[in-house]
Amino acid sequence: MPTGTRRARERASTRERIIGAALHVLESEGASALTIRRIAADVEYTAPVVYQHFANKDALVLELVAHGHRLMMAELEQVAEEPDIDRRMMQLASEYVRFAGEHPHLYQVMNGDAVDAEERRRAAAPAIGVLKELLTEWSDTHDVVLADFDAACDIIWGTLYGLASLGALGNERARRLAQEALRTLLLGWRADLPDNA
Amino acid sequence: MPTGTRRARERASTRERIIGAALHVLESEGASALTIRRIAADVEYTAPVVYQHFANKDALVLELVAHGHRLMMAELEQVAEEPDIDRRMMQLASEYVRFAGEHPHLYQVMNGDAVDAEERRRAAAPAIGVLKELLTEWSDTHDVVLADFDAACDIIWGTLYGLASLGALGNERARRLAQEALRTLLLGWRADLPDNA
DNA sequence: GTCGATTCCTAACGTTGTTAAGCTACCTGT
DNA sequence: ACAGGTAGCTTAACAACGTTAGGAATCGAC
Repeated sequence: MPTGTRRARERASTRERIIGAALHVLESEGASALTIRRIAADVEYTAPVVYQHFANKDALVLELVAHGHRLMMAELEQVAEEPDIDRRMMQLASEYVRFAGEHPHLYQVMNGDAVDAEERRRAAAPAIGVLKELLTEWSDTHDVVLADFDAACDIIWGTLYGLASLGALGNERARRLAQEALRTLLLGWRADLPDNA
Repeated sequence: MPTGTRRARERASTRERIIGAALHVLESEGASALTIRRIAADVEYTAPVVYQHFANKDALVLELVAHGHRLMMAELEQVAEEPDIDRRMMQLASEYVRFAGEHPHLYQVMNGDAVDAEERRRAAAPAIGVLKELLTEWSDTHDVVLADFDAACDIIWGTLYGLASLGALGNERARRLAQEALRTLLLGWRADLPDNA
């Protein structure tokens, strides 16, 4: 049945077009403009068609969140080109905040309360993985043994998130702050070799 | 005209009751339950009455945000009892995160996108002021000259915000992480006396 | 060619924020 | 004490939202 596969292709295609339209609306006009009817209109359909591809709006938004994380991952992995681990750390901070600044609405949805905390953490897992690799290499390189590796990861992740979210201070400044924060944290951990509670 | 003042008193009273009801709904059932009709019903009125006291829902929410910040300020100022500045810093981190954990919905609204970034920063100004005082005293005590005081403040503030928002990790853990993060940041700045870009 | 399934649209429901119109009671001036 | 204006409150409604039901049309298979 060759036609069966074509229908399936078309179905998948409109599904992708819906996601693409939603992404475009979100990035260009913000979350308040992201309505089912608006998305449907942008792909030249009516609202109910969207529900043939997604159970509800949250499911569609979840797809946008996943897309956003893939996008961020791609940018974060770019830092692998830098050979120096310390500079790579600084670039990670910079790129993370840059992403938040260049995709403010998408970033907001990725970290907002539209999706619950657990699924958000699952979506962010790959990006956190990148951080974990870097931090492992960093501690190896500098012969630093973190008292609690996961805690250090979460602290860095939380710090980057916090500073990126304080977007009101402007993206360039936020980038500098994130770098300074990460630099200081790492410096603190290096100076902390003796004891620790 | 004694009655005029009574009417004014009644007006102010119902205004406060509306805020109180809104706060109760928000804290007990979350932002999605915070509807005008629901608030009005809780003070035994109908929806349009709310609009005689607030221009729109955002204005009412803004009042809740202000209330939340006053509440947080009150808890943050409690740390003044601790004489040791380092311990006071740790308590600040702990109390900040505790507040976020004890008033999750209120905290969310205080830092969410319901109110724009500038007004949010204005509302948070007093709390940031507390941090500034503490950081000033800390740097004086330890003879540390921060290369950029405001940057250090924003970094701490952003870090606390980020870790408090990662509430998925449980409040006690988030508190420990916030303390560890702040401790490490301060340690890093102390170890950073020489040069700095 | 006919039957069945898929696809799409129109229409509608319930809920949201918000506004307009009207009723009722009180407050005030004479 | 009574008439008149005003303040407070309600009902009704609007537009827009997410979401669902039902029917029309189109397409594929025998």
